[in-house]
Amino acid sequence: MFPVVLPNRPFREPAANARGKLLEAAVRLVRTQGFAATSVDDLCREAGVTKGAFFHHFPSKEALGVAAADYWSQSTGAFFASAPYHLIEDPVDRVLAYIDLRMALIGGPVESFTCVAGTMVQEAFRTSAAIRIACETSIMTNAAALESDIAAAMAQAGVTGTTAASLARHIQAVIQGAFVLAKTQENQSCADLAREQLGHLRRYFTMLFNADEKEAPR
Amino acid sequence: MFPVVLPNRPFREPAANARGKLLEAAVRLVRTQGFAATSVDDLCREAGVTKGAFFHHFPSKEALGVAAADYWSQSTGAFFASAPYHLIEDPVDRVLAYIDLRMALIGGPVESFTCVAGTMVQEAFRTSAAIRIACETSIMTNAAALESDIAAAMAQAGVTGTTAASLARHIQAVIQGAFVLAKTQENQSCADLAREQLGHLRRYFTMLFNADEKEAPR
DNA sequence: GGAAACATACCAACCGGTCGGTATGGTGCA
DNA sequence: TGCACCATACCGACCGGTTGGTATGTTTCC
Repeated sequence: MFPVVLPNRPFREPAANARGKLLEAAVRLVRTQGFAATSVDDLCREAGVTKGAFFHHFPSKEALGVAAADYWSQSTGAFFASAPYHLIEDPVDRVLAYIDLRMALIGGPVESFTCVAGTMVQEAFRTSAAIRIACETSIMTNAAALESDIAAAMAQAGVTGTTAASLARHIQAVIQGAFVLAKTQENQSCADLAREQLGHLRRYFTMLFNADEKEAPR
Repeated sequence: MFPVVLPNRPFREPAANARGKLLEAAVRLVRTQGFAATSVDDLCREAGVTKGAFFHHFPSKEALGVAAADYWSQSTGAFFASAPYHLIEDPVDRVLAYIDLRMALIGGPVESFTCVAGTMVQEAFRTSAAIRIACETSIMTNAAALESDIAAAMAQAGVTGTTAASLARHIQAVIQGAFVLAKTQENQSCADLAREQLGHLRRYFTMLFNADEKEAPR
């Protein structure tokens, strides 16, 4: 149905300059260790650059965190914006296809499919307002991109009692929760547990959007 | 319906000895700063004990993390086990009442209602297997405590296509995801956003358990 | 040549953890 | 009763290494 999307395969081109290498290193290290446990030296080593390069491009470690969240937001946003599921005509199917796509992206080691923003905001929400806001923007922008499809699906199915924005946020919440639960597992089970959660999300949406069909012929 | 459960009010007695004080300090600091960003000195200052006391009771910071997860698991487990919602006869209502209770516990600053295990596992899943397992136990034990109620509700409503264990895990996933999203918000909105997610979870369960009534008279 | 893009060397503060020592209270025995 | 003995609880100075960050080159490219 879709071109195969390999999980764990980064969909970003290798960065040439130090700034890009540091952002890529930040994505990898934050995903595996978290932000606080990742030192500037770690980042430089992983990126293959020196500390001078780091502080040339970023005034502080916190600024790197903000930039990493923005970088993450932009690259994932572009990926989902260009995903072919948008071509599906029926809005309900389109929303479900988004969930299926998120499910297909889950695989391999847990740090290969988890979310940088979700990981970072857990640690930094109180210590760094800048990072918190950058993560908020990342997650909420991701949610907002789904609103129009969800609104169309709701209108078609006659769903009431909630809003498209709220449902879009819930998708993000379930995804983030799936990642947290996945991190409690040993290697092999991570992806299964995460996919299970998206399965329930899919079922919720299926029931919501089919409520019309089930209740109409009474 | 229930005796009022004040959110943000710890339901644990103040600890007398250094060990207990350190565990309480760990709960507070890990919730607000995360595990890695919390130093041993921070913990000692917050607990009002010295470093000597710390390493008398815990062989390492990692061991404190494990103990904190166990402590968290035990105290929350006891709280939910003794909650009066268990008295409700109808199993479907009982499951929904658990969700309502979780919803009622959300309020005040975000670090007063979030989960220690969920926060800690995000940072430590790769760096410390011991902490990862302690957090897994905490979350999965919490989930397992719901299984019998959910199984009874499923049997009564004739729900198929999933298992009680899977649904119990999903409750935990949505709660964890709600916490992550809440942390992206400024003070006032945190609780609202978290409650919104539990609202969707409640709707999912309501639809699941009423599926019987809707589909039977065809 | 001059600014941007890096590299090297270095710093003070802080990190987790160690260590010698003390205060206290229980136990066994004369 | 009283005292030697000892385990537990706790103290705070201290250690080597690491931290985020800086100051000062050197190279690269327009």
